Amino acid sequence: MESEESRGQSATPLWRPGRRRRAPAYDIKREAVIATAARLFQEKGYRNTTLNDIAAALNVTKPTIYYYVQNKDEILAECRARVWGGITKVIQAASDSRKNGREKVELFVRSYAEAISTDYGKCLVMTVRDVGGAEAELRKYRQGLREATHVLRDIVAEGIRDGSIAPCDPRMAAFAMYGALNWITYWYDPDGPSNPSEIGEEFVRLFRTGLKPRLER
Amino acid sequence: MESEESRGQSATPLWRPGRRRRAPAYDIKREAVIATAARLFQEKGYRNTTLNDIAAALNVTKPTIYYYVQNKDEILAECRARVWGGITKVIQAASDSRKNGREKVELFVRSYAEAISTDYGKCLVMTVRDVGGAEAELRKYRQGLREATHVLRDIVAEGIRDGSIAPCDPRMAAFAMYGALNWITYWYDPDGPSNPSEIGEEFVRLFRTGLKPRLER
DNA sequence: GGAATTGGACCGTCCGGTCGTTAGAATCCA
DNA sequence: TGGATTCTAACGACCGGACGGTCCAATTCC
Repeated sequence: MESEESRGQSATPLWRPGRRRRAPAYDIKREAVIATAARLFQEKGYRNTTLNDIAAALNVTKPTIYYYVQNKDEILAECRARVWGGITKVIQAASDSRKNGREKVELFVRSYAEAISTDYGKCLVMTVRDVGGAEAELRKYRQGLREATHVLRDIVAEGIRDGSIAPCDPRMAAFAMYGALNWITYWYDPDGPSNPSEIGEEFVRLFRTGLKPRLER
Repeated sequence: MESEESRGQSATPLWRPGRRRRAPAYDIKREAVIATAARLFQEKGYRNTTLNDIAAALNVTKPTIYYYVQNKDEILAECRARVWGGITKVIQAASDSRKNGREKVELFVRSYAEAISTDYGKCLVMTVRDVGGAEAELRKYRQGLREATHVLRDIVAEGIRDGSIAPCDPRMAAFAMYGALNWITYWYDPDGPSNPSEIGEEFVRLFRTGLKPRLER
């Protein structure tokens, strides 16, 4: 199989390159497989969701899944990749922007809240703790989340230096905010009363001024 | 076999009942099984930890585990029960105390941080999301955590009424703080630089006054 | 008509759980 | 006191079911 493919790519193409061999619905169907799997993973966990579950939810049988995907791990990898793109953008945007530290933090909070509030986000947070998928992949995402916390910590520290944030332990502040954000995946319900942007906004307010009433005017 | 036993129980007991031979190490060993399992569950997840893993960590074989425990689910149940006691005490203490709303919140944060920072705590948080153990048990603890959030929300609302907390959305504030607390289980390392009580203290400070510098004196 | 799709049946493995057995310590009794 | 008895604690081997994954034939559709 491997040699066939590489031969096809190099000298005498067994299959003409430009010739579309798959129906246009292929990509859509593949996407449906991944989206459905993400929903189930997020509801029941990776290990507790069988390929038959996914197939049943799509009204097909297991071999059909395998027509669109190599194996179960690949499905999870796709789910994670989908949310990870959003998260790296959040990190980039927050750290590159020309703002003071506190504004960067608030941008981070707002946009992370939106990025994580999806089935893919729930899926990532869930499977990064409990094992899921290949070991190397898992480590990559664990490392990724850790780096996200570090970025948050660093922009908190920046805010302390530039005076926009009151002196505190940047590491703890980052952990607290990051935890609040990731925990959204445990309770957020798309059909519930508040949407991700409102959640982010309310979190920003809390982290900015705290619970205690301010006397200042 | 049955008739022998019933005969033995009724008229002339062939074996005196109640004559329990002592097994002093039994309880200790059972505890070791549960503690070891908790450590492994917390590291690798419930489903990803096999009974052979637990046995190997104790230098015994699988049937030995079954000498101390009915089945795998029971181990998880024991782990959860061990942390749940602490959590209910936190809830009780926080809501019953004669303090204003904000002080109650701060008590909750401090003591919850300590209660959750154990292998058992990590185990609970981990397995309450992904499935683990009997379905009914799982629902019970999910419900329990939800109630904990509600208590937190209610004492925030109380604080708003008594003026110790600035007006805000109590539900969101509760979710944020509760998330920060539960997320401790994702990153806390007993060998790390800060202990649970310091973590709780720093969280309290953040939630009380927020990041923004206060001008008031 | 041939490639794109799909399903029925099947395989191998892993894992929770069980069975029968046993070494040896503790206890009992002649 | 020493042999017979009984119980603890542990193990090796095995079972059955679930689940990821595969084969191949059937079917559908451009």
